Amino acid sequence: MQKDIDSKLNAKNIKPTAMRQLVLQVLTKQSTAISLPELENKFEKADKATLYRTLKTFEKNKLIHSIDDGTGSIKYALCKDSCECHPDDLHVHFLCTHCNQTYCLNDISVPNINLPSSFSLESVNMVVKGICSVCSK
Amino acid sequence: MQKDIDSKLNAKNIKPTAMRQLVLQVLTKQSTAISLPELENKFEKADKATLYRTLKTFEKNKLIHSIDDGTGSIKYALCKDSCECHPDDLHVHFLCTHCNQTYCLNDISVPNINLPSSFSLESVNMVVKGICSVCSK
DNA sequence: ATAATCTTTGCAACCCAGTTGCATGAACTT
DNA sequence: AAGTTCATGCAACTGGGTTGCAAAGATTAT
Repeated sequence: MQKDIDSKLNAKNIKPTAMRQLVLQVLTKQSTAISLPELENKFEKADKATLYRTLKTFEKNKLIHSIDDGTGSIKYALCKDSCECHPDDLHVHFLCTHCNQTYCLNDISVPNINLPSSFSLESVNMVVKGICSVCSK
Repeated sequence: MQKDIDSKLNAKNIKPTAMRQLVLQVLTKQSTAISLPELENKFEKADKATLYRTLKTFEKNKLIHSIDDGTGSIKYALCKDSCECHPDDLHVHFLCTHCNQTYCLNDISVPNINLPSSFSLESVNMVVKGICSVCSK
């Protein structure tokens, strides 16, 4: 368990400090993406700036990816092991307008778009809004 | 010209005040989407709150639609006359990472997504990032 | 082991887009 | 003309994100 955490960090060349272990633990437990303010609430006492920088480090090293779901706060979720965050790796995200949870639809990759000529593509953000399976019961 | 502005406002049941005429004029001239701070800069002296509420009114009455392109400020662009902002009306947006302009790709509608069972769809936000035709010259 | 260096953390302060309360002013109703 | 409704302008606040800086911890060289 703890070993898993450390090896994941090592695999992405991130020094396994106590803080980072804790944050990764939280992220691993999560089934949905989490925002910085939400992450803050998971800890009794934790510094926003430290958590912020931890997430940034994770993102830079492609351990997590960020999702702008339009709620006003950026959310983060673990990348798949193989993920390089290239356009080909991109999947669709789903925001439930009822519970405000954001899901990675890992199995649904972002469809191809034929851009007008002389527009070049770097990345795509695709967020579907609706009601999730939990809330639609 | 001025007649056009007023009839557009009337068509969407928006009382044509001086402020609203001015804002709609700016929006009409724009070929790309514009944010509240950007809109502010188009005027010598204008109140942020008033512009904010003007945009909200326009949006509520489906004269404009909002785009969250991930830059941190929401942008607004005119709707097509027939637009009802339903999922079927949705088009792809393009953010140029060089000039920071956001384009409505009106001709490119958002592709259909097959959501997992018991997920329901309300709307979709799809933003493609890359280099626009102006900047790629 | 000790000193020098680099990295991480914690606190505070700041930035900025968005938003709201409230009082004034304009337009419309009776 | 008085009363009502709606729009505007100012100020203040919120909240997420971000940065500066100094202390604490880890790493490397001496």
